[in-house]
Amino acid sequence: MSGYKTYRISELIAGDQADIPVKVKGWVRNKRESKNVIFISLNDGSTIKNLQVVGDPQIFAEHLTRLINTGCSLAVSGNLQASQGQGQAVELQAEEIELLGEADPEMYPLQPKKHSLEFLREIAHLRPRSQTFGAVFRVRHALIYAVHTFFHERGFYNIHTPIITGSDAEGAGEMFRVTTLDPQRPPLTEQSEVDHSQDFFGRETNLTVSGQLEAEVAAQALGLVYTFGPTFRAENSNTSRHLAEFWMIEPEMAFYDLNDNMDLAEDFLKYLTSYALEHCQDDLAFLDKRNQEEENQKPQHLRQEMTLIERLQFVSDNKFERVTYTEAIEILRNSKPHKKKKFQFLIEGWGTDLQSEHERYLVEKHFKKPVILFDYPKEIKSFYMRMNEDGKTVAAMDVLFPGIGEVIGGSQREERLQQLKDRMKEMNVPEQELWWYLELRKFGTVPHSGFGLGFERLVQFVTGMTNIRDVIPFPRTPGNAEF
RNA sequence: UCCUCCUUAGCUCAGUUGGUUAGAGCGGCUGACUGUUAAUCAGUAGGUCCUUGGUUCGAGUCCAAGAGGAGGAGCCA
Repeated sequence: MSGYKTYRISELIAGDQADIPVKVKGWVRNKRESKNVIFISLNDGSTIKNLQVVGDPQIFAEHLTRLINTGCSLAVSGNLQASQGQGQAVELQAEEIELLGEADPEMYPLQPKKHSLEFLREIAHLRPRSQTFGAVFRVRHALIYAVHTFFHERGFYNIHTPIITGSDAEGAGEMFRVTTLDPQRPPLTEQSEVDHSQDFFGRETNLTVSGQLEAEVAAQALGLVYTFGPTFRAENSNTSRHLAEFWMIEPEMAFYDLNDNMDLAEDFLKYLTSYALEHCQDDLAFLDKRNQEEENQKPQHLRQEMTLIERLQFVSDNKFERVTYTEAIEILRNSKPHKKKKFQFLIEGWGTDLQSEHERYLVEKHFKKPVILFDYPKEIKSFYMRMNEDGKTVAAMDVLFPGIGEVIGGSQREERLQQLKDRMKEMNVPEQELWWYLELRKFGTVPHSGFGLGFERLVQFVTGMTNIRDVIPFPRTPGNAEF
């Protein structure tokens, strides 16, 4: 049993080591069998590539080889050698095979055939074993690592903001209640309302919809900070771009104005895409091929002009287009689909929010590159965004990507106490709940900026997966929390 | 939440104007095969036609309600 050193498959398939005794452990993807030779494709999750295990049926008991089926787990020891066949540099000549766990082929759903993403969603506990989801989750990990690396290299500090929050004044969407009160018989006040003073925290609490306000606190002490944590929205959104539980990255920078903010956002997205291009080549090559096959199913006019890898290179190599909201409205008014009345929603004039189709036109047809829109009308943006000199617009910005739309939303924050109070009054945000947020403007206030990036949307863009439920291991959507 | 479409074998789907015993491909199983690459060849099993109710001599097919899924919209990240 000794003499075999254990390796992960990623360490072996390059082919720079051969004629050494090795032991590998993994799951069988496929078995091909003839009278004199058995081939097993073994995968251990370390790479999308499989290690080819070659076995001589004479030296293994038939009851063992019968149990080696798609999905079972094995430990295989033997000699790693140059492959006699095409398609791989090295293969493992098996000397010992240990069956760790069987997988009955009559029952195991993940058989070697094409499966739809919808079907794989129904077996979320097994789908990471498929090629597609293995690739997606490895890329997801690489991007997580790249996020931390990017900020660390630039002197940012990671801040853990609370997941349970006391304020519900942010207006970022419906919230999930957090309570330990008996749902059948909660304590009531004299006005027969639920008495939250008897709740665990002595007040009403919710799951966070954003760590921004807490990140602002940290930025005004540590200078440059970022959060990267789970975020919850109880909206009844049923789209390929929304989750009830998702991960958000929110940098917050003291002494940054809106231009500094846009520069950082652009650098960040370029860094992340080029990091993936450099470090996830095998997985991206697979996803690129998958994506092209998917595109070929579509009618010609709906197909993407660029392949996945071309799109990633395009983002990392080209400067994003920056236009004000006001300029964008002008472009849309002069556009062909507007003049020919092809838009489903008319451009109603300055002051209304842009519809998805308008954003898509700007990104995919007009500029044909990522677009940063900035200086939005104050009416359609949040209370904490800094009022511009014109009194009509705020220093907000959105980064729009082809295919997925808004990937980043950010702003320069209102650092002037009186202006902030005025805005809160206008938008009916209760001052007393955010007293601590206002105190930041009372004591040593500074200009500062930040943005939020929906991590899953980024993973969608980088992997080319069209449904957000396929880029997070356990998606939470309305009516679905099975796994 | 709104609009549109879908639900038939383990999976992906076909199923004609409502008419006898519901089909294919993939996957599984059995066998063959001297090196395969989601192998190849031959054979074979496998069905609550989403659920409930209705129309009809007769419903996978038509109608209604419900459940589940997908795409789009709104909300946003």
